[in-house]
Amino acid sequence: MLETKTQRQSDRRSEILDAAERCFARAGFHRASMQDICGEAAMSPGNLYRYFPSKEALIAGICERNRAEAVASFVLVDAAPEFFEGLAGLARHHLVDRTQDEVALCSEIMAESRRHPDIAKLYQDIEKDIRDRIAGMLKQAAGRDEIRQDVNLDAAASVLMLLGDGMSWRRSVDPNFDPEKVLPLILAMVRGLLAKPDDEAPARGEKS
Amino acid sequence: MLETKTQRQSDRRSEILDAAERCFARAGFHRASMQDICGEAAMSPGNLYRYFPSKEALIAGICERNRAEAVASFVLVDAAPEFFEGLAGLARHHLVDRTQDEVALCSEIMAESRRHPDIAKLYQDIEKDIRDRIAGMLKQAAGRDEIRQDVNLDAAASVLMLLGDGMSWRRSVDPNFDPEKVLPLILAMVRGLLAKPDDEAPARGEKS
DNA sequence: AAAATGAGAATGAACGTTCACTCTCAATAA
DNA sequence: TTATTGAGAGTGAACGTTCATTCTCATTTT
Repeated sequence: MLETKTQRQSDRRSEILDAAERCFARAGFHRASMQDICGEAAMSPGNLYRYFPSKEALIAGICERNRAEAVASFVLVDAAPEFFEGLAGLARHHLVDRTQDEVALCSEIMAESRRHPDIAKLYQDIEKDIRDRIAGMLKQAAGRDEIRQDVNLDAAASVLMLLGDGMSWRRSVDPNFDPEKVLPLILAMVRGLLAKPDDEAPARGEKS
Repeated sequence: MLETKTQRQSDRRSEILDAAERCFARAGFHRASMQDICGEAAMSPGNLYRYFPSKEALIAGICERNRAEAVASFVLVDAAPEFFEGLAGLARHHLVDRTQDEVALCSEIMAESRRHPDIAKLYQDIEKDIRDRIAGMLKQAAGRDEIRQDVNLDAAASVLMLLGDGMSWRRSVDPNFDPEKVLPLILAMVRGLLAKPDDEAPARGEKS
C-alpha cells in the first residue's frame, strides 16, 4: 500500500522527466519554458512543482537518468569476447542507435554544463564515471594483451571520449551526417592506434 | 572624410562585437543580457542599438567574423610543403593556440544553431565553407599522390571535422583536457587512415 | 542650425515560481 | 447504507523579476 504510493510518485516523476526531455531536446534548456513542459506533461505548473522544486531540478534529474543509462551500456563491452568487438558495439549503441532527440539532449547538457555550476558538477561526475569505465576497459584489454602495451592509456581514453563527442556533435549539428558511413573509418583509425602491429588488419583468422 | 566616418562606425561595431564575445563566452547567449554587453562595451543600450538592430544581429556578426577567420586560416595548409605538415599546423592553430574563450564561443554557436533557425543557416554556411576547404585540401593531396587513392574523401572530411569538434568540446567541457597531449595521437591516427602504406611511419627522409 | 552621437529611464512581454483554491476518493462515523 | 471527514493530487491566475527593445532628451560635431 505504501509502496504503491511511492511507486506512483516515482512513475509520475518519470513521466514528467520524459516530457521535459522532449521539450529540452526540441528547444534547449532556456527556450523551453515551464509552461511548455507543463503542457507536454498535461499537468498544471502548481502540480508539477510538487514533484520537482525547480527547473534546474528537472535538468539534474535528466542528467541522472542519462548517467545511469550510459554506465549500464558498458556491459556491452564486458560481454564481448574481444576488445575491438566490444568497442564497436559500444560505439554503435551510443552513436548510431540513439535517437536524434537523445543526442540533442546530450549536446544540450554539455552546453549547459559550461555555465551552470551545479550542472557542471553533475556532468563532470558523469564524465568521470564514463572515463573510469573506458580506462578500465583499456586496462583490461592491455592485461589480456589485446592491444599494444606501449600506448598511453590515459591519452587513449581521451581520444575515445573525444571521438564520441565529435560524432555526437556532428549528428546534432549536421543534417547530412551519416554515422553509418563514418563509423567504420573511425573504428579502423582506433584499431590503427591501439591494435598490436601484427593483427592491425581486421584479420579473419584469429590465431595469427 | 566620408571614409573616416564609415571607418569609425565600423570600428565601433567591432568594439561592440568584442565586448559581446567576452560576455557570450562567459555566460552563453541566453544568460548574457544586453545590459551586460552594454556594460562591457561601456555604452548605453540606446546607443548600442544604433549599431546593431537586435541581440541576434550581434550573434550573427560574431559568426561572420569567426567564419572569415576560420576560412583565412586555411592558408596554413596551402603554404605547407607537405600535406600532413599543413594539417598539423591547421590543427594546432585551431585546437591548441585558440584561447579558452574562443573555443567556448564556438561551442556556444554550435549549441545555439541547433535551435535558432537563422543562426542555423549561418552556421551551416560556415560549415559548408570549411568542409569545402577540407575537401579541396584532401583532393589536392590525393592529386599530388600524398595520400592513399582508395579513401573516400567525403567520409574523410567528415572524420576530420568530427575530430575538430571533438577536441573543441573536450577543451571547453573538461578542465583537465590537455590538447598538447592528445594532438600527437590524433595526428598519428589520421596518418594511419590517410597515408600511403609505405610512408605511414613519420619518415625523416623525404624522398622515399 | 542641423545632424549625428550618446545616455538612461521607460515599456511591455515572458519567465519561473507561488498561492489559494478545487476535486477525488478512500477511510471512518452515523 | 449513507454522511462526514481528511489527505493529497491537481488547477490556473497572479507575482516579482528579468530581459530585449524603444523613447525622450542632452551633448557634441559639422
